Amino acid sequence: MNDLSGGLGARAIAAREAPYLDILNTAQREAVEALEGPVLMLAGAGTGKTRALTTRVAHLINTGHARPNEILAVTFTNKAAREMKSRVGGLLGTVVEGMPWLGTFHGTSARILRRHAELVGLQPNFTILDTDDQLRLLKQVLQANDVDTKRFPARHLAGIIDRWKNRAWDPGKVPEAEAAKYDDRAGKLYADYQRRLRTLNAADFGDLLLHVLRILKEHGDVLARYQRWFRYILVDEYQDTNVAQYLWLRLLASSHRNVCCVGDDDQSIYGWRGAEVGNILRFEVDFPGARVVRLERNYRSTQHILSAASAIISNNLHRLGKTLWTDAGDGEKVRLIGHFGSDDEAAWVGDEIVAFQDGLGGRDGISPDDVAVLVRTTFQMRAFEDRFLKIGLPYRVIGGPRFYERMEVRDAIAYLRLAVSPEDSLAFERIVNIPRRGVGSKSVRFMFEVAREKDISLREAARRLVDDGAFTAPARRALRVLLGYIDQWHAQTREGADPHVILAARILDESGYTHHWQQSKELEAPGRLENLKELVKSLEQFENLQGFLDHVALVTDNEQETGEPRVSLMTLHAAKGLEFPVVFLPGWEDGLFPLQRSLDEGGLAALEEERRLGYVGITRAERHCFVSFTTGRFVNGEWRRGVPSRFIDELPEDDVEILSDPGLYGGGYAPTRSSADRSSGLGPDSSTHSQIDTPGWRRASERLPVSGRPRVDTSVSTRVVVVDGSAYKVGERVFHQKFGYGQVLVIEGGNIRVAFEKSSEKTIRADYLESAPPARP
DNA sequence: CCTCATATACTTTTT
DNA sequence: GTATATGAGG
Repeated sequence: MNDLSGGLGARAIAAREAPYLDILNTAQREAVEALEGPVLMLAGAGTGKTRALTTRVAHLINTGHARPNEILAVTFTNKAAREMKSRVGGLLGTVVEGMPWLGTFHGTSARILRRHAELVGLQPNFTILDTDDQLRLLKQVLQANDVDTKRFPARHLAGIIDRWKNRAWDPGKVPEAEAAKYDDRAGKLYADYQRRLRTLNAADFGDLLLHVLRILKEHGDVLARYQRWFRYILVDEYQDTNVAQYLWLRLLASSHRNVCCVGDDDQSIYGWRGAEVGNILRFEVDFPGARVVRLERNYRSTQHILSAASAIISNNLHRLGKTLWTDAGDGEKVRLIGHFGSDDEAAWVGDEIVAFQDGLGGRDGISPDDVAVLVRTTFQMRAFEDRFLKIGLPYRVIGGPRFYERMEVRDAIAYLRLAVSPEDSLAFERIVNIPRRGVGSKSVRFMFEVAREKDISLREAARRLVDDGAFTAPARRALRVLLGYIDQWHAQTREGADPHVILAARILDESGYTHHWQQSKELEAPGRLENLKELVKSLEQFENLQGFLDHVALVTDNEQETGEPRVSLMTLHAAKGLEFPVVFLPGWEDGLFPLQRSLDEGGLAALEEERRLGYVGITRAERHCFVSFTTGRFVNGEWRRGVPSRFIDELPEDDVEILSDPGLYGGGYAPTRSSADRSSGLGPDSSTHSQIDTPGWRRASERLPVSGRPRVDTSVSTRVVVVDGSAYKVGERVFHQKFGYGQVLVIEGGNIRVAFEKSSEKTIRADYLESAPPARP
């Protein structure tokens, strides 16, 4: 079994005193000390979940129940895994040489799969495809099936396949009722795609889990080994697990049932990605006799913030229910303010942050590090970035574009991938003509055809064609050289004669890639060379190229260099698990938050998920929480009016302080308050209170003219969609600004397929359409 | 074979 | 408004 130890030597740990237990509250302590048997820890926001979880790990090790490498701990994100690692280390005092089996579902799966790849028809050096590769491959599959990628985009197919994989459905195992929801070619395309993946010796994200699942199901001996090896299993964010992950866990835990799942149904925000809240709701059925521990004491936020969050979430019907409490005192109320556009909103947030920094308005000086701006969608970030840049406020975007996504880095990685797995056709395709080798699209297409026909890799196809004397002479010569190098590099990765860092540098040199940028006159060329250097240097942290490539494929978060304090800017999703003294929640407008698009897709369930997002947002705040909305904003270069979010209606008056002039809600005049006014205007304001007392938010927002936003009834009719009180029906005549008049063909949620009279058939979002009188004969 | 211009969609969230 | 994709022209 030593092959599972991840290089960690056996280590006998004698039971010692456990001082770390003393700082836990009763519930936490119960969850930590119940080491044997199934435990479900229902941990509300800010209730010390991570503390309980990490203490439990430390306790397992410290009491000699398990060695660090015998504990399987799975998290949802890399960030969480890192956090757990460092905190367990801190608790144990001694530096435990890591926990090899603490990681994300995907990372852990990849690790297991590398050991047993052959059982599912892969070689151990299989490539993990990132989203980009996946899309390119899907596009090829679509084209090979003569599907018009305009009408059936690769993204769409990716979404379907993803959904199916989340539920652990192999091709051919997709239930008919499910398959019927989509284009009837989807099933075959899925099967083709899987076939291609196998040919390419590649796995996508979903495959990592599914392949392991299949191995565990079909090979009892392998399953038994892992069951024996992983003596204790811990799962973080259990509410986020999908069916495939659930099955994966249940198999591994089924023998000893020493499984501890931690989660909060109120923070389930990944339903759209296949997460099944049902998993957490069903835990006691799956593991009879499970001990359920509720962590309800909140250590993070003050009372007003907690009450506001609780009030919002209480509108959800489907929840286990928890009552969070705190003795941190009332604190500040949640502040609510409206603006006239995203720029105003961003300007106001910027000013507030500066005021905080300077300790104005009776506030302590607060560092930008303590402030977060949490948005619903990424496009909202732009206004804030622009503004922060303008006023010189340092910020960091969490989850923004990543190092590994830069073009030159991806190119370089493609070369490394080819060295590790020469059959990686997607990598081959990427670099076959970079730097330019005179191999143009015509040659590439030729190779593709042969590869597909013979079901071989691109590199193999290229080799045969070169041998047969195909291509132009220069292309042939260049390809021969490239193919020779690939063989050579691959051999060298296996020999391991040179350290992988040296080898990588040589690959980039011999391929001519470094030279390509050295020669380039592009403005960014020096920067790109710099990035390549950084890339090679970062290889030092890994044991070998394979390890590095897995990391690149699986680790998508970018911890920014620390340094000067910065405001954090991120989506609500990215904020889960984080906390900040000051939190801004902009863009609370119906349509944006809750997001119309998700409502269109998911109806009432989606509305509840949006509400949970709001709950997550508010509960990130420790002391100051600001909610804001605008009366309109530019979307797609078009001005759109906005109505305060229905979630604003759900905020209890007692916990909210209104900073806006009442006029904003009636859609009337513009309040022109200077930023000085605003930052000092934190006290109660009688005129605004009368506003909320009498008409109420609901009526205020109902009064507002609603234009341009489809108010789709969530009971979801597919035949009628209502916009501004006007209904569209199939067959009706409509008007579009750009395409003119047309006839409604199909209605899919907020999208309408229209046959235009002077243009082609197009799917248009309902809010771009207007009703038109029937055409006169 | 590459660059430029035009058209078109696209804005949910991510391992 | 912006990013991407495709097609025409150099």
